[in-house]
Amino acid sequence: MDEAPAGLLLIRRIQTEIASVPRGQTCSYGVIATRAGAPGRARMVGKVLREAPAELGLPWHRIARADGRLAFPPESEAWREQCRRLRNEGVELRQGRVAERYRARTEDIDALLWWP
DNA sequence: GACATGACCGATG
DNA sequence: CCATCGGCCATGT
Repeated sequence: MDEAPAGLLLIRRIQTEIASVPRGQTCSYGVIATRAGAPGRARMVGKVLREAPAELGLPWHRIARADGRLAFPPESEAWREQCRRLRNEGVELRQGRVAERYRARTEDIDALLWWP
């Protein structure tokens, strides 16, 4: 029988949420998961990012851990690239952490920074 | 089916 | 700040 699209649908929603993070802002895996309708499933967001085809052009660099640290090993190539892209958008990094004001902490800040 | 491993997270000591 | 733990769940051995 046909595969249940439940999983695919969630992947689509997660990709959509990631794509909606505005330039100059970052969002955590957990918040993305919650906004995609899957609270508690932050790891799924990591998986989606890892497997997302580059053609989608997702702003993967705008996703960081809840505490502001990047998910890649410090000083690794990917880590450096993410830092570079973030700084390029004006996001400040301090001690390898995204400064507070550039993190979307709560789940209900839509009206503030998202869809204008 | 058990067990380990992730681009994770929050609570607790 | 650090360490541990349970929660989450797709994937691979």
